[in-house]
Amino acid sequence: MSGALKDAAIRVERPAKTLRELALDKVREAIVNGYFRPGDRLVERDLCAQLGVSRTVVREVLRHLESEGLVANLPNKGPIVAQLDIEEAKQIYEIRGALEGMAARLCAERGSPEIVAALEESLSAIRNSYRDNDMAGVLTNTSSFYQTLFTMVDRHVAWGVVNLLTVRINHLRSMTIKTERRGIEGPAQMSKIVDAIRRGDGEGAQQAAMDHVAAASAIAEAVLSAQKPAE
Amino acid sequence: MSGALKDAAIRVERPAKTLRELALDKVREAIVNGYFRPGDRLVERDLCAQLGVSRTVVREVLRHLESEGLVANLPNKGPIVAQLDIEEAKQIYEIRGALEGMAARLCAERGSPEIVAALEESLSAIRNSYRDNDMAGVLTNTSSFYQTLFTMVDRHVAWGVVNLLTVRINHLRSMTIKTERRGIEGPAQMSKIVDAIRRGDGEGAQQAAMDHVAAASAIAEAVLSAQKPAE
DNA sequence: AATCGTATTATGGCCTACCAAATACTGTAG
DNA sequence: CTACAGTATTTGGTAGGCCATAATACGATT
Repeated sequence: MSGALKDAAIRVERPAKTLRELALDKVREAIVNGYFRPGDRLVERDLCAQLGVSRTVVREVLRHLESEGLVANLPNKGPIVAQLDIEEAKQIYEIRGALEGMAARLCAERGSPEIVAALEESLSAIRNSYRDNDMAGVLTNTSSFYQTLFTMVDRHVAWGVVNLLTVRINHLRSMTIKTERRGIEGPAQMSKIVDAIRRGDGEGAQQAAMDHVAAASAIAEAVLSAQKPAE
Repeated sequence: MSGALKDAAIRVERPAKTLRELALDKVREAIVNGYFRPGDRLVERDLCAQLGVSRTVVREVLRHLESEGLVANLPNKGPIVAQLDIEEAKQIYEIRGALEGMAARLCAERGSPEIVAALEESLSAIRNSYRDNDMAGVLTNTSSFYQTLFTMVDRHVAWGVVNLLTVRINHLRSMTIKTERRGIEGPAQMSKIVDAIRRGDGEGAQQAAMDHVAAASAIAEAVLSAQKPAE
């Protein structure tokens, strides 16, 4: 977060990731992309074996994921992959709407052409990913679209919050984007955001961003309630 | 966060807090109320001695606080108490404005008299605390005012986010409320929120909530920039 | 005396091993 | 078939040790 930015150019890029961080990423990955399913128990010693690290590391990783909301800890029973209920998911989408709306408004009010250019680049990357049926790419590029929205107006904290919340609904995201017509409507809605920003229309940008999230939320709700009874 | 709410009434309030949780609260407390100052190093083995727990527990606690943003981890140097720069504080206030504004609007749109009653109770508690010069009470009751705002419309996730962010600026909060005239203006602004909610004026409630946070932010900024050069 | 290596220390990162207590499982006696 | 005792599993927590790195102190060399 903080630090001397001017040194960044010369600083040797050391991948000095600690074992802990590597393990954290691995487990988070495993949860996010469904290798561990919601409700699965995460037995410490099993994880040790699978990751090839000690309990110390595994425990710290579990603690971290717990505070991220990705794992829940049943007292005396141990950690499980957090289930996300429909109510919580809706709230997360709502928060994203509020924050992304705020960011979009700020972008519009700044009125800088670079922002528009950067957003359009992300947007066309999304369209390409849809065309190539590259769903992982859609997710990545959608993230970078929103990251641009936040970081271009220096809202790193808000971006962090959105990011944190997003991992919890990640598998929902990957289901919503596969929905019929989402490949058309999604980019169209995002395009409206960009248009409003280009016009310098803060109110419109905010509304467009909120609409986009609301649409995603509606799809997610439909997907979730259609799938819950099946299990 | 999740869990069977209907059992909550009967469940015996077990203090079955794990040692880890106790230690976590202690250290967080210590940071929030200034026993550990920003920039202070948090040496694992020292903390073990002070808390009377093992390194495992201390490390898990540090990890947790790190993900809360209260502790920063310098590579190869270890954890320190996070410094909050003015820019970050402003962003936190801004996010609170967005979320509390959202909650206020929802409260207004719901139009339930119980909400108004609960808010007024908190508000008068705040006034009493100010009158008695009980600053800790002001903080507590202000928190519960906002908690009401969020939980009366079942926005537990958003409340969690606000709470998480708030601990990071806690000492700022305790400085802003001591400011001249804050004892008058603060409650007056919050009263406007309640009034708008009573009228069912969503837009007004949102605006009033955002104004209140904005005022706090302005004071915090003044306090911070007045204090930074002094150090 | 200034500088350049070299020990020492402090500390984090990581590991193994151990114990106690709670929980889940299992097999047997009545 | 049930009740109960015993056993395995697993978490929560402790103890202590090893290694790598960074900083500091110290000594040697020019």
